[in-house]
Amino acid sequence: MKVPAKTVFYHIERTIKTYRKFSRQNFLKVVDDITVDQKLVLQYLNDRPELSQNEIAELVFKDNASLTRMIDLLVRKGFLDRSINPKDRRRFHIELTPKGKEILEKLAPVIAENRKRAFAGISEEELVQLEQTLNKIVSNLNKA
Amino acid sequence: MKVPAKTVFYHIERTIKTYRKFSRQNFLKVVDDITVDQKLVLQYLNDRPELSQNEIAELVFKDNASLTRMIDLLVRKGFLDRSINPKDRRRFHIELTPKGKEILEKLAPVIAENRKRAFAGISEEELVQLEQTLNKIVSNLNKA
DNA sequence: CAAATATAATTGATATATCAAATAAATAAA
DNA sequence: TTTATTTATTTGATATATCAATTATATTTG
Repeated sequence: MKVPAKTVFYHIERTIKTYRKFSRQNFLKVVDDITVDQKLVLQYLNDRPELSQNEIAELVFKDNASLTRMIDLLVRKGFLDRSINPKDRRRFHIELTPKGKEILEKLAPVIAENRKRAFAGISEEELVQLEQTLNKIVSNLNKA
Repeated sequence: MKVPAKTVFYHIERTIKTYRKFSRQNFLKVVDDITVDQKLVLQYLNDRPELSQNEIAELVFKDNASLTRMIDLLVRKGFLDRSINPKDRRRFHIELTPKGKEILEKLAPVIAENRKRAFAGISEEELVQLEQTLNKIVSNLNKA
């Protein structure tokens, strides 16, 4: 029997790209001027304001440099406020503006609906299995 | 029981990013000056030279605009030749240079090894299951 | 404490992502 | 066959990805 191994990453890539496009379109029905990744960064900053930019970057699988620029933009757009952190002047204190919090509220039901749509007809066991297989792959790759 | 649904895309994203980084590093041991995506485009152009840029773009989940720029760069780097296609002057005839073919040959064993590493200890059934679940998600999302 | 080292974030350069608009050539319709 | 429409690709603008180098502040060492 043939192993479909050569195309597994193709399927993973396709899934993530399809979901991004789907999310983006649904976001646009409710708000404009925000991307899926920007929303994710806002969400982390909202839920865990103690995180440094580097820590957030790691959580969203981005480079520090990218995070710096995303945060710049989110500040320019009025979603975030950035001020000096007196405890450690290398870091910043970053928090959501009311506009930032508002957009998260507007998007919350959209995200929930997106996930519901994505996983319709897929059992919990199947999702757990998916996650476990992905974790195996990641841990294989991290075994230097 | 808790559904881990809220983090499934996190895991998918993490897997693809981890694999990209892993591949990039292994590519660099053998060749330089080529990225994972550039290699993928070269591979398609090599295997199916009749494909248009738009068709390739779709296969690699990229925008036409991105493909144009990637191909420009691959031509500049000497991996591709681009000439006018007399059958349809809107399209181009694109083919690999000897240098382009050579780099694919050098990378072939690296790709094979990457996949072997990624899927070590994962059964065929499990990979088939992974693919099926991902396909369900994609088809859910495409159901307008 | 002063010097060396480490950490957090930024900047620069180049490539890619995304969307909209523009070209150019091919095909269909009047 | 002229006009309208479609198709293939490119270009422009802005944002993000990646890597290397830099800046500023903290921490560790001698």
